[in-house]
Amino acid sequence: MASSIHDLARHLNISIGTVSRALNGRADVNADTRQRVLDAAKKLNYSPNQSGRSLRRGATHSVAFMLQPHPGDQEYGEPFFIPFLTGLQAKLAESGLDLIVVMGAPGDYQQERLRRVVETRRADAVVLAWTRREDERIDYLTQAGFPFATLGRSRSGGDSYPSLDLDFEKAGADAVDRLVARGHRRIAAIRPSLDLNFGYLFLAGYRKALRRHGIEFDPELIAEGFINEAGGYAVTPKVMRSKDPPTAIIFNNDAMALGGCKALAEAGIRPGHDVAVIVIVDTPLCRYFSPALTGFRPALEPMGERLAEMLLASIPAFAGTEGARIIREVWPLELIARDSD
Amino acid sequence: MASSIHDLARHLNISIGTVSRALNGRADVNADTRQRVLDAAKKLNYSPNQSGRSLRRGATHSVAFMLQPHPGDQEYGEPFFIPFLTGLQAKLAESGLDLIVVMGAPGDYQQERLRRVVETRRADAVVLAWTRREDERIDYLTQAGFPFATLGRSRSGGDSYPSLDLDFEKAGADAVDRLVARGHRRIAAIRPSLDLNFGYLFLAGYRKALRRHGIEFDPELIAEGFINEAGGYAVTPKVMRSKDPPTAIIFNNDAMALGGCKALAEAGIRPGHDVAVIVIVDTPLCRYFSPALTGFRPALEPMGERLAEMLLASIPAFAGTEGARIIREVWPLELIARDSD
DNA sequence: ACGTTTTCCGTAAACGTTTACGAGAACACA
DNA sequence: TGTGTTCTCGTAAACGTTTACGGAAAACGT
Repeated sequence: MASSIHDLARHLNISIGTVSRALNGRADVNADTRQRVLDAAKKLNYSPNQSGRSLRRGATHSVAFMLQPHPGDQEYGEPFFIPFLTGLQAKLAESGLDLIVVMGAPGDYQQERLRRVVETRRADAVVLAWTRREDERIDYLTQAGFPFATLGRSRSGGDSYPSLDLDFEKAGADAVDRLVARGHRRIAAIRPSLDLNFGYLFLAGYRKALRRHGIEFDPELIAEGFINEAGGYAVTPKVMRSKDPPTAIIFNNDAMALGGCKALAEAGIRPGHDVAVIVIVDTPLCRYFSPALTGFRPALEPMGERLAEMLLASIPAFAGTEGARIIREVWPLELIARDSD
Repeated sequence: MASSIHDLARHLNISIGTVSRALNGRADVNADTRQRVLDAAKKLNYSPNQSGRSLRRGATHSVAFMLQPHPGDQEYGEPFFIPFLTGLQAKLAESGLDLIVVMGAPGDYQQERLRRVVETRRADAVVLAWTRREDERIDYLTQAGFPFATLGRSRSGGDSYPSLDLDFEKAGADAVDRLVARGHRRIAAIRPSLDLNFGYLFLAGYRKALRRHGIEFDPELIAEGFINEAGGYAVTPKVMRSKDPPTAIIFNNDAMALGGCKALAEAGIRPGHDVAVIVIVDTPLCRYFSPALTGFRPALEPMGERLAEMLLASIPAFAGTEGARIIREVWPLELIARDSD
């Protein structure tokens, strides 16, 4: 079934070395024979065995993205990543790299899966998401000397790897500014664990802006939940039970906001009327909610493309003559004003 | 850096053959030496090179899932698949198989990517989703003799491959039954292209139930849109503009329903009050919407596990002594009654 | 003590590539 | 004609495994 380079060689009555050279575009092969090889390859439907090639070259020509059902997030998935992956895939393909997505089991935070990918050399590089403030995966990879890039920053690993993150700190501050400008003084924040770096950054921006406006930070207006609908649903009532309830709520992502709005509705509080709502990481979901949620929209597909470029530039084998460069970028979040605040 | 089987052998002063046999649990190796090999492997942090192993064995020990941003669905992703993949991954891992998710570019319906996976032998089997009524991917795979399984049925390929599907026909009929029992006679259906098999099945069930209740089928109450929020948003107004507007709407999935409800709200029509809403493929999104949407919930994670079993059973190399069996199953959809109908 | 079986291990080939090396042929130039 | 250069290709080794084969040593049975 599977035709190998030997079949091609036999068919053309030339050596496998020549076939390989012809296929790989090397200079030392006659233009005529090259053409014959190419024709035969098409005719016999030949394509190189990936294992054989990887083994010889010592590279798999593929990049792994570690996708993980977030802890506590058994039921709902991560639409967030799809456009990102689309961009990543497209850019990698331009360099002849395949993107493979490795599913982690829920809960183990990928350590085990990651080791497996690295140690069995299934990919030449990996891309991490859901970066934590202190991230053992990053420590592991830097220590192992394995190429990687991250979607999101971390304090781990120093500046030794490329990373692309969103400016959650500024978004948190901008959200507060906007709400204050609209007359709000009691502003709640619903966020995930501070381990997750974007939760940490968001809160930092929130507090900074509060301080700037001379508003005292009130721990009662902060609640921590799982970063999904159930999390938002569970913890939003907490901040509403404050002695001096908030008139506005900032949610750290769309799923939390949906769950939170549900809880509000059940308590007879109308989001957008009785309490203002802003979402930090907005997806199309927010747009189609009623009321349409004001939020900060990330440019996910361009981010995927950019991170691919950054990863490639950091790998000596790919960087070419210019040498490897570590690039780190923080992209702005664009505010989309809608009806909920 | 990477320690090979040769390093192990040299370190222990035995041959690589013995090391390999020890590692692979073959019988013809002394219990004592085996232990020494295992210890050394742990100490030297050895794990076999995947490319070398695949090359020799002629198998990659991995299964590919073809994930694709749906045509027209650039912005929003597919949360639907995450729990399914979790189950699939877990079950495959039990048999020592890796799951890799291959991203397709939007639009090309995967044909090209699929060829690539098959021809370069990157995986031993593939899993397909979004099955169409006539599915060229299935034709290609059966013709190539490549093992695969599908989430969803198709008319292509006969009974030559395992498939697991949901009973969309029954769900469509059940939805109609339920609405009729609640006094509705004008029931609209918002569905995707009939190419997509589940859209076809849904409509068949819908029509059958209508006939059973003696209600005439009205094409004005059917609308076709992209299977996402934008699709639902775009086409729902169409059915509402009917001369005799519907008092109930069945949406083919949650995303369409969200978009549809948005459109209704903007027209001053309250879902759950002014018009009843039922969703065929329900996700947690429906639960956290206001009003909470009545829908049919699939058991995604168990489905993933089951499809993995079915796939494994169909591959002679894995089926063991019992021989390969092709299993096809259709699972029921469980109605979750909530507030929208 | 001797033949037979069992246990254990080393040798070497094979999987499908890529590539360093060298050789023959053609060509150029004097 | 001789020498050097350029084209083109074949040979063979190497990547890291697994495994068929055979043989030495040990264990067993009489």
